[in-house]
Amino acid sequence: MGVTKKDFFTDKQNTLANLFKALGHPARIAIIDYLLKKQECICGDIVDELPLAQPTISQHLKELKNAGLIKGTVSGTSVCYCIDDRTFSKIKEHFLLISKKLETQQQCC
Amino acid sequence: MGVTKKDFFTDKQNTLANLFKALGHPARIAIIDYLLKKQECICGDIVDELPLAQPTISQHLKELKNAGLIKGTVSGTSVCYCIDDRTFSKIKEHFLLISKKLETQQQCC
DNA sequence: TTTAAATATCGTAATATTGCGATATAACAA
DNA sequence: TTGTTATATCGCAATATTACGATATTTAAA
Repeated sequence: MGVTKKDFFTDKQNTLANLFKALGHPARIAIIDYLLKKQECICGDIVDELPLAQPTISQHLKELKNAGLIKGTVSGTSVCYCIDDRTFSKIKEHFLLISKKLETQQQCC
Repeated sequence: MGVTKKDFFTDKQNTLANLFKALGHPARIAIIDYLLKKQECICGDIVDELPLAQPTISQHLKELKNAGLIKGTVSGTSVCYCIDDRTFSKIKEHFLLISKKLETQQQCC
């Protein structure tokens, strides 16, 4: 069908899946990399950086923003984007917890 | 087009994107959750746990395995799956590095 | 050897994503 | 007001993902 049975899963599972889905494209990883290096950017900066058209970049930025991974504030005719550190902090905590759980397990295979 | 321009991006960016894409589905998050709780499982365990048909679960397990997030070893007529802790460790380090970078930045928006 | 089980693969339908040209929108400048 | 700049949205084509029934494969049991 191609339709995900979201209703069955917990809110936390759906939220995490949405975050990872947003990170699941190399262009969006590259945008995050750029923001980590430059601290902030406008859409045009990424258009100059990546081999993708302006509407495509705008769409990727929108997905990152919808997922809560970046924030954008209008500044004149352009929009200033930067990383939302709170979301990345939550993801970090998630993987720290997983690592802690894995420490108490031995690998089966 | 729907085709990703993978060639432009770095190997690291593509690898990370693939990992996150594999984690970008609630069923696969649920499978990881299950493995964290039970340590190991066979395909049938997940079929009993989630409201998805056996071929669908098998496909999700395959994607997690291809991404390197889980390992599977044949054991008689079934396959024993467990988390590949090395991959999760790398992801954890990735987010720890991001957090460290973000500490030295102030939020722009 | 036949049967049962567990899983994988194939084929396909429904849906989602990706990318971009064309165009809309919004703020500033001349 | 008119033009310019920066971004967003629309609409569409190409491709990818999701889900599952049917079936193949593989191993163990009877």
